[in-house]
Amino acid sequence: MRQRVYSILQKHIEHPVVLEKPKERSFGHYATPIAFSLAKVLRRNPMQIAEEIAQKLREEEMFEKADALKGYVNIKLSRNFLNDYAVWALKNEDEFAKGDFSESILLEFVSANPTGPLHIGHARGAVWGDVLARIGRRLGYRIEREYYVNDAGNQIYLLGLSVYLAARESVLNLEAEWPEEYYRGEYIADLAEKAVDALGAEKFMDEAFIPEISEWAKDRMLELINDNLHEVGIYFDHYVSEKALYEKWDEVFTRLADTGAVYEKEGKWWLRSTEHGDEKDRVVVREDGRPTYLAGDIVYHYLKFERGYDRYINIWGADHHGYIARVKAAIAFFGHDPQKLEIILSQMVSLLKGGEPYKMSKRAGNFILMHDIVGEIGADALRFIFLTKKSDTHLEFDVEDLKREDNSNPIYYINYAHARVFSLFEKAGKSQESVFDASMDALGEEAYDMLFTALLLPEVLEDAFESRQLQKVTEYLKHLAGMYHKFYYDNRVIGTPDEEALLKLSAMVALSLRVGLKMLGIEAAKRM
RNA sequence: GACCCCGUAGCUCAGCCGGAUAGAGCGUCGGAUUCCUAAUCCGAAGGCCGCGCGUUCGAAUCGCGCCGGGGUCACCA
Repeated sequence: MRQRVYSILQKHIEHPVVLEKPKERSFGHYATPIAFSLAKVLRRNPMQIAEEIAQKLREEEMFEKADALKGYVNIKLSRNFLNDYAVWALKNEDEFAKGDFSESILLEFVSANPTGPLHIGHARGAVWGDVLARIGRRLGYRIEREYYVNDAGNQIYLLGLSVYLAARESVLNLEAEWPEEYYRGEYIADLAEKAVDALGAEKFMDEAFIPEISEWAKDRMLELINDNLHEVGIYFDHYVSEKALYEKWDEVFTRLADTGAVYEKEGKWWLRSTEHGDEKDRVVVREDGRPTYLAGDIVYHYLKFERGYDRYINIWGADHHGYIARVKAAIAFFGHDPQKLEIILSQMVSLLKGGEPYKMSKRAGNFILMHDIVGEIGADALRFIFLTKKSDTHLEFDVEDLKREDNSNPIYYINYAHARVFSLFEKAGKSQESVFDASMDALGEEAYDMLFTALLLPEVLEDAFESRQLQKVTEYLKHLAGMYHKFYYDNRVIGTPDEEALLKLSAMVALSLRVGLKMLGIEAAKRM
């Protein structure tokens, strides 16, 4: 809708137009302050300019009204237009809110180390990435989801060591000398038990077997992580192993050396990342010849760009923000455009339970497990809460609030509105299809206002995706559900002369709620 | 010290590519049910938009400087 209004305005005004929401809906559906900026250029009174523009717009069929008010031009869409659009949407649910974007995007998210189950912080990035992908795909973007598996390095060894020691101590009753750093938590004990069964007790007699145990444990952890993700409906298209990337390291390193991107100092190899805006150069190869973690990321991003996507999006924990500059620097050294890589940061999550800080269980290794929270509030509520705020701001929420069954729980509130529509159709004994062509001419302003709001979904999704502000979708759904609840309270539907028209309107609202929720990975309730 | 995020109603937060009277939910107080789900709705109270300066017709929004809170500053991943 917005697009069409925009192009009509553009036709009449040879100037970039800003299109916005009017302060009050009674003013119209769209508004533009264009007269103010034109006034400057033309050195004329904005009120007059606004009036002239409004006059031209009045001739457009798509508009019912175009008024100049205090310099603003307010536009109201015609009922015919709204009705036609709604009928089309109702008959083409799968097409509604689709876009014609076609950029290919590689979206990397979660990428948690396979050394333990996912915790609540991971969950935020996971949900965020998943929903970004869902919306993007609806809009036409070709998005693939990728998980970068950090299966190399010290933390994997530590995982194996932890399992090795736990097995010795608790399963085999042998002595175990615990180092300062190791993984703890119930899952390690579980792993230890299973490891003895799977690998045989003899593997726990000699530290030389730890790498083998590590490898085995890492695979189990990846399974566990995937179970955690599947529980909330998140699936990946690709998994990329860090370990496998190091096979390409020599080749990539040679390339870097050839372009002068790295230099040797103090026996180590450094990336000249300061040349591309980093605050200092970074070590990529240690004195003993082992590449650093950054080396893996360099290879990874080198290969990513070789794969030829139009855009790359990474969702990282906010604690990685210092990492952005060096990775982008590496990309620049390969002659690629670092702008094609976009990093979305996912900030910390704090949990409350009944107003008190959520107790971290020792059992879980002093983390709040995603699995536990899903068990407590369900996948839908978990998804929803993460989507009510920008990803790069701290989020605090109380799990008790999300367990309540009233309007303090937004997911409940929205589902209830959706279910009410289905209940109406059931009570009326009619199918939704049977009212699609009913006339809505007799309906009043409020009804058309709600119809318009329901039809905003496509532009809400587009705006949310483009600005990477997914909370716009949850805000919208809450708003639309609220409108419907009020409408439902104010209007008797069944048995009135306008029954079919009101049912049709309800069906349209339900459609937007349903498609909107679907974009969030939530299935709308038809009955409650 | 540097960098990132945040500071808006008692609480949790929207609004922030400058625009019309600053919003929502919770909480508090008051009200609505002979009728399709009261799992809902309506109303009230509650605001130096952290502070200051600047930019301009216009600043919660942009810039600079403070103050306060959180995070990060690895040759760990």
